[in-house]
Amino acid sequence: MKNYLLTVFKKAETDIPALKEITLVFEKPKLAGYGDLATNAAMLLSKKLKDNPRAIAQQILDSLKVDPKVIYKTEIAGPGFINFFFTKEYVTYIIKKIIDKKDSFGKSEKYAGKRANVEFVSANPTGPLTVGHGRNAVVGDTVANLLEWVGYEVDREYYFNNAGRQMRVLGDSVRLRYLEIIGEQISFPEDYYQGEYIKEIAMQLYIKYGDSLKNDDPEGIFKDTAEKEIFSDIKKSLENLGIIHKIFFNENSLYKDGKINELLDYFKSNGLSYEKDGAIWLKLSALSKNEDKVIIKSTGEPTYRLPDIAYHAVKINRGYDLLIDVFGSDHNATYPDVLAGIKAIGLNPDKVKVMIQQFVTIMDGDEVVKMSTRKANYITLDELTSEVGKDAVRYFFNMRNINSHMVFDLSIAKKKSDENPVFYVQYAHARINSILNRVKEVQLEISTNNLELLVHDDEQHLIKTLFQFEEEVELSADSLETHRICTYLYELAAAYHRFNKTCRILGTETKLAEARLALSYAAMIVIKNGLSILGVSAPEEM
RNA sequence: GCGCCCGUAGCUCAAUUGGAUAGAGCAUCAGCCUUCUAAGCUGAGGGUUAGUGGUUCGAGUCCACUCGGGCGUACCA
Repeated sequence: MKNYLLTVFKKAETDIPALKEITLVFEKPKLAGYGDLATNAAMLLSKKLKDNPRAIAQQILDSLKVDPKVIYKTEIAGPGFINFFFTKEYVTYIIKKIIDKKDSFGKSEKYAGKRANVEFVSANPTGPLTVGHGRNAVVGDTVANLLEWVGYEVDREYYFNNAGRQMRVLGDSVRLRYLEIIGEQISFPEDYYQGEYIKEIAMQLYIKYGDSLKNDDPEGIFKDTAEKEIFSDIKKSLENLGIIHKIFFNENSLYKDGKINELLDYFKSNGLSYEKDGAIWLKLSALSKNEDKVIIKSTGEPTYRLPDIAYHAVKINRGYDLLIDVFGSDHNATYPDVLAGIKAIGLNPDKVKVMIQQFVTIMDGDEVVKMSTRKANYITLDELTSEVGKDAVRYFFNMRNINSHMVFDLSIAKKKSDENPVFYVQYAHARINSILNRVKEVQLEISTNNLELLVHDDEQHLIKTLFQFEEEVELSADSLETHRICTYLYELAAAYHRFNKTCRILGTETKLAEARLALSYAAMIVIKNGLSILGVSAPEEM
C-alpha cells in the first residue's frame, strides 16, 4: 500500500515540486473511519508554500493519478490530512505474497552487505546468571535476530574478564569454603560470594583432591576451577534459552596483544592523559566532559575505562557498520566516558548504539520474589527457565520496552490460558494448523484464485494486520525495540481469533472457504515468522 | 547535590517516534458452544497521560521547573 502511494506521489512531483523537499510519511490512522493510510504532507508543506494545509491537500489530490482499482476513495480531513481508502480487491494481494515467500516473508535486504556486532550478557564468571542477565540475554539475542531480518550479518559477542579483584575474591571464597570442608576454622567475609554454588565447587575439589590443597594459593586451582565451572553453567543457562554467542572476548587478550599499551601511548602523546597522585588520568575535560577520570590506578592497575575503550576500538576496527552494547542500568554513568574515549582516538562513536536495560521485578501473583546476588534466597535465570519454560521467558522479557522497569509475573507466565500472551499467540498458530489438517478430510485446498471474496470486516481487518508485518519488523530493527514484535503478534492473534469466530470455513461455499484457508495459512506463516524473531516456538498442536 | 532512566485506567503495559476521539490484557459486571481447539469470542463501566508553565496548525511524546520511584555518582566492574 505504502509503496503504491510513494510511486503515485513521485509522479506528482512534476506538478508540485515542493513535494521533493519533504519526507513523505504515510501512516495507518488510529480510527478505521480515516482510511487505510494517511499523510500529513499538506501540513508539512503549508509553511513552505504559505497556504493553508487543506488548500494544499486539495492541490495534491488534483495532481495525484490514482488507479480506482487500487484506491476507491480519498479525502481531506481534520487540519489537512489526506486519507486513502484501498479497495478490498487490492489488499488481498498480500496473501499471495506471504504464501509465496513463506519463511522469508518480513525479511528485507535494507542493510544487505552490512555487518553488525551485538555485545550482550557479558557477565563475569563469578556466579550463576540472574534474571536481570536473562532480560539482557533475551533482548540482546532478539535484537540480533531483528538485525538479521533486515539484512545485517550479525556477530553475537560476550565480553568477560577473568582477572582482577572480583575473580580474586571468587578464588578466595572457594578456598575458604574448601578449608571449612576439611575442618579448619574460618571466618567468611561478608563481601565474599555467599552462594551455595561456591560450596559445591569447593566440595568437588575436596572429592577430587582430598585435603592436599590446604596450602594452595587462592588464585591457582581455586579460581581456575570456579571460573571453569561457572562459565560452563552460564553457557548452559544461555543455551537453555537458545542463545549462542559466536565470540567470547577475554579482556586479558587486550593486555597480551599490547592494545592497552598502544592506547596509553596514544593518549599520552596526544596530550590526553596526565599523571596526578600516582595515577594516570584521562583528560575527559578536553573531550567536552565534566571531569577527568582515572584510567590507571596508583596501584598500577587499570580501571574499567581503559580496557573498555580499547575493546570498543578493537570491535570498530573489525569493520562493523553497527555495534550494539546491551548494558545493565548500572553502566549508565560509564558508557559516555567510553564513547568519548573512542572519539578521542579518531574512531566514529556514532556506530555504537547503547541499550540500557532497566530492572526486573519478579512477582508470583501478589508476592515479590526477592533477588540479591549476595543472599541465598534469590532466583537464578536457570530456575526461572525451568519454572516457566523457554518460550515464556523469551516472550516476557521481549514484551516490555527495554528502558522501562518491568514486572515478570510467574503466575501469569505459567498459565495455559488467554491470560498468558505467549499461549494466546501460540494457540492462534496451533489452531490454524489444526484447521489445515481438518480440511484435508473434506478435500478443501488452499487457493488464492478467489481472494476478492474476502470482503467481511474481520477478513479485511486480518488482511490489513498481515500487511503491517514487514513494516513492523523494519521499524523494530531500526529502533532496536523488540517489544513491538510482541505487541504486533498479540494484535495479529486477536485478529485471527476473531476471524475464526465469525468467518467459518467448514460448511461454507467452496470458493470462499478456500480463500479463507489461504488467509488462515498466510496468518499462520506470519505468526510463525514473528515468533521466530523472538526465538519463541510455534507449536503445531497444544 | 549532580547524571541517566521511568511516571499513562484499580493492576501490568501499548500508543506507528510530533498527528485526528489516548488503546489492549487482567480484575469487575453482562452475554456467546448441535459446526474447524470455549486454551476462544462479543459487549459495558473505568483517564485532568504525576503537576505547572512553554514551544506550534497539533504534545502522552519536545523544552523548563516541581513532585514521586529506580540506577549510578570510586584510584569497584
